[in-house]
Amino acid sequence: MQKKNSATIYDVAHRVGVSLATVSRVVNGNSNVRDSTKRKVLDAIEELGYHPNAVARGLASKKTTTIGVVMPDVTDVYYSELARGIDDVANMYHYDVLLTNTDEDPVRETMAVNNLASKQVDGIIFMGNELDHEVVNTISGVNAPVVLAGSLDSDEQLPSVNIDYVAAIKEAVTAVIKNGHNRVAIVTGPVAHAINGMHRLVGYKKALEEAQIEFDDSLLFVTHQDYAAGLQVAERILATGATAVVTYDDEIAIGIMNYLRDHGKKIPEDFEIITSNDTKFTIITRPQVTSIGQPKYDIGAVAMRMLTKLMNNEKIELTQVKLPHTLERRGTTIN
Amino acid sequence: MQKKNSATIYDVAHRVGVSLATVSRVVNGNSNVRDSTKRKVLDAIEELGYHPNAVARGLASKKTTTIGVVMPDVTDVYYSELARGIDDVANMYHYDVLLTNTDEDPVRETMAVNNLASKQVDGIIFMGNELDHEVVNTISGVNAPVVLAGSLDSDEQLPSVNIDYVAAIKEAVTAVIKNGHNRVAIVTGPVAHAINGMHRLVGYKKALEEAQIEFDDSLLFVTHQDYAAGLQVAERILATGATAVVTYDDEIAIGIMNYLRDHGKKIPEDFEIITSNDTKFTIITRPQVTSIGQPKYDIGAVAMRMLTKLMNNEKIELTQVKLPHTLERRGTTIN
DNA sequence: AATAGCATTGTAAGCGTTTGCAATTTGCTA
DNA sequence: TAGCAAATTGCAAACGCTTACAATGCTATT
Repeated sequence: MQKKNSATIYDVAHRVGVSLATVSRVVNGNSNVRDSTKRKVLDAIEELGYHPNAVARGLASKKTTTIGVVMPDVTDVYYSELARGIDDVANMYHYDVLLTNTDEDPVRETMAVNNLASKQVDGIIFMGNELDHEVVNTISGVNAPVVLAGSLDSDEQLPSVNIDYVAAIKEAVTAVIKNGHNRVAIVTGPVAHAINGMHRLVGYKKALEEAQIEFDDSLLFVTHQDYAAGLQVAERILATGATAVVTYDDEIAIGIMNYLRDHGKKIPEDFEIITSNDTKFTIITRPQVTSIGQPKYDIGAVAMRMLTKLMNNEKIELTQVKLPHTLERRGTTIN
Repeated sequence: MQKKNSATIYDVAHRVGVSLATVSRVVNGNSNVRDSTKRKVLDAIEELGYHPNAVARGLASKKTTTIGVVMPDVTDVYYSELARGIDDVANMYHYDVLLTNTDEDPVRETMAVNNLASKQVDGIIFMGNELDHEVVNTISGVNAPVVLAGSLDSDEQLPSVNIDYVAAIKEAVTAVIKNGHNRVAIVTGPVAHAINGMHRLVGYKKALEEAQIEFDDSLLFVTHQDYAAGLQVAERILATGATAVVTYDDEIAIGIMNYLRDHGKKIPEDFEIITSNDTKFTIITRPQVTSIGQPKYDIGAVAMRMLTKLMNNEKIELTQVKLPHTLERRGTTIN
């Protein structure tokens, strides 16, 4: 049980008989301080159990060594993987992370961003599909660099790290088409969101086009992302005569799979499924779920790395980073 | 795009022609300010786009309205559920959350706590099984209240919120015993950790004792918590002749289940499985996994609520909270 | 109309650091 | 040993806000 009222920089300065400035310098490993005095200061710090007050530091230096992370939901395995990547490199660069859940609510998203700004964070990583004008506006108005992770604004003007969604979805769809399916359903989030309407759906259509299959919008399903949604949409998908589906969320995919199997369908013989996030969920089920492979951890890590550069005023060569994706072929597709 | 160099309280005061104190008062919704001046101040704030600088506020008031959360891994579904509960009630009380991952490494845990202290957080929620003396020491040395969530120190001196692990495990074990098993394996984490050695294992032994079954330590398995561990330990469990298992982690349980099924065992007819965390994992598999039901979100929420009281110097009647648990009977047990 | 007493507002001293600039030392050179 | 540049240090002003305490403005009472 250490003493409660912790020592200040003044105490150690006084103890050693030097000025505040000197102590500050050694604490910051800064500039040139004679070795002998540095040692004395260090000793005093040790003895007094001095710990710099980060708040005071922040006020004086205008740097908080804290970044903000705004995300839909920590509980979502996809985003939490990104968060982990972010956190690890944040720590690597000695930043702390202020975390905010928004549930994709634009109101809460703008509130979160504003709140982080008032907390004087040095930078922000933003995750969330719904980047409407309001949100983009407040983001660009903030006096700190922001980078999007696993997210896109429609104008693609904000720095971001993603995979190439149109290519990825196109590959997935093409894969099932090659396996002989010509009625393949797709389930995404609201088409109004850029990531859906301008990327996933585009990839889907490109694959169809390349296979000379006409787009049938009855095969497009929009749901929110959870297991129950998968269970529910499955029946409707079946009704369309589709024999394969590409989903944007693993829980949905598994919901579909379980529903179909419960209704006598054999997976993958009768019906193929490909999902997008490659979370742990896809591994623990039987059969395991074929998925687009995303470097989730890396998306977070790279985004954070990019943010450090931005915070450091370094020039960024490329602000729209696309990380490589794969197609993890598993049990819900023939091959 | 708002102006970059944001207005300060001084600007507002100057604009309206009042003192800093007055502006501060209206910003803090504080004490008595004449309605007319309040309105003028509010208008000026609006026009100038003034946002209080939380850092300066923190320095002056010695309150940061920020709490620290230290947890093993955001990516872990169990803990992220707790985190969500914490975050929600934190927001409800207008606290922000500084998140730190420790991977259960005591060194990182103490570093995290110290770091949070230097950031002047108003309180800390700590999660992690390994509460060794070092960690407990630095925790109690910190100048801010700390409460454990889903975690226990061996002396149970730190405020905490949990379920009654011994009762819960005892029920689970008893359940399979009642289903006719007399060789039931148990897999936990390191027995040196209080939560395992002093709770889970005790519950297990109590169940055996009540059923007059002798404890056989070859039925005790210690693993870390992931799917691969489950896959690996399954074979060893089988070798002991056990016909049922109670695990402390859902991924392990599913690993065991998948291994056994791949090796011709019928679940639950040939082998019963009960796990402990009742995460989404237990729902999406077929069969679904029987589990102890934990109010994970609530554990986090209640812990955070408790912390607000502590930060507010309110007296706490009960510091060792045990929330009710259930037994969610699903497909990996006969009933 | 004077005054007690409350409501409202202002003053100014912190809060614990950082940091530009000035002052002092030190080490060398000649 | 004087003289000068470089290396160390100290000074003191910020940083943007909170908050005792003091000062002033009111109201109502007599």
